[in-house]
Amino acid sequence: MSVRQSLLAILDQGACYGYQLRAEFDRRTGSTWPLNVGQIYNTLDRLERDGLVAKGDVDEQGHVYWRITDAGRADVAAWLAAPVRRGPGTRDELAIKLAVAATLPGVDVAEVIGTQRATSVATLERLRRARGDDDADAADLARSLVADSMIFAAEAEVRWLDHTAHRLSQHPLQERSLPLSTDRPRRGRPAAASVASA
Amino acid sequence: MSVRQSLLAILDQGACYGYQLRAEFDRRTGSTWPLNVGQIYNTLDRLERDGLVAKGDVDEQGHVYWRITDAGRADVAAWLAAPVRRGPGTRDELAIKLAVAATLPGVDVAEVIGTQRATSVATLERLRRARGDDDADAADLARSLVADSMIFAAEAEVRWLDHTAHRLSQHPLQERSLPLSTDRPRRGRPAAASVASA
DNA sequence: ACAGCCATGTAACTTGTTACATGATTTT
DNA sequence: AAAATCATGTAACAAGTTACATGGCTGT
Repeated sequence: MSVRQSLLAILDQGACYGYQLRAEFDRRTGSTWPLNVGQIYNTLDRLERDGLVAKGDVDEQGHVYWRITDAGRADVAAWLAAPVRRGPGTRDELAIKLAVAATLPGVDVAEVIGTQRATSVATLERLRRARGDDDADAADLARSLVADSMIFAAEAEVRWLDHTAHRLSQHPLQERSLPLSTDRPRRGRPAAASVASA
Repeated sequence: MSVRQSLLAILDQGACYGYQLRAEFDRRTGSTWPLNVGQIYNTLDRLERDGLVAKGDVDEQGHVYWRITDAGRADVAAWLAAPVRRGPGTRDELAIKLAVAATLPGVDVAEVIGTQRATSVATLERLRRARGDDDADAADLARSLVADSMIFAAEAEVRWLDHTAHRLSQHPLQERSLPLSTDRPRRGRPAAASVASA
């Protein structure tokens, strides 16, 4: 929803045409996440479908301007007022992967973590190099803001990897493996006491 | 891709039927992220379409077992060998939102950050309460592993919010606002020097 | 009998994303 | 003239997600 909501929020400042929206999004996010132009028009169509924007005037140069509707403005206000929820719906790819990998008997989890750690540290260093100094103008402020977000997240990732590696090293492999249930769920309600345990 | 890959990795341990796969996924991820049963069958169909799994035997009880293919095994191995990349493709909803909000003139960014911070701190506390002690059996180990991941991420989020609030407070609003370009991109290549700057 | 879980499946939908087609304009 | 950029759009697809339909089985 972030692209959709961002474009809508930008349109709240004034009518724009598609190509211009991409430039605005790029600038405001410090060109951190490249946005395919086609996605803009796609998203605009969907926003129009949902009644949040409307196709407006056409420039003498052929620019198709889109304007936000009242419903769209309300949507932007709600978006800004509501916090981003990191609830059950937000899955962390790395956490899932390691949790699953840790329960896979034949897998060397330490190696998986090691490889990941090396990559994450490299990413972190690249981010720190890429991030300029604190004194920045408005455009670079947005960029460094986003860069900081990724740096903080990468730091937490490395810390978690170390923490996890340490915890897993303290638990023997046998206890770690969760084999497929030998007594699998049966059709219908399960009996009060499972009998067929291997 | 995480659900898809996880199911495939579980199938690498042995044939399963759909409902069982959900139970396995739930257990291995500590029931952190609820998985709609329908999604299992959906994902299995797509994995079959891609030649990574095959519909196997049917139980005397009607259970439809799925088995992994050689291509599927290769896919799992590649998944485990390759680190999770947090590159340009991975968008952070919160970072995007704040970056955009910070460039919206009429918006009180401090308030947005404040609301977010309160929510994030509450989430963090809830996670810490929910997370049991370190001594846990195999099933709880997976749960606390994932819980730790979310705790570390939430901590980083709060730190970033504070960091960002501090940085933004040091920059006056005028410098922060990035108004829509008055000289908008024209059709064709732009002139060497823009003349029409407001 | 009925409620409730086990189990499979289908249909529809969301956002995100890419590849491609098309043409105008402008710089080189 | 050619290359590059500006600009709009379309078609297709991926992964995730949900709601629903349909039975079977079991405990009360």
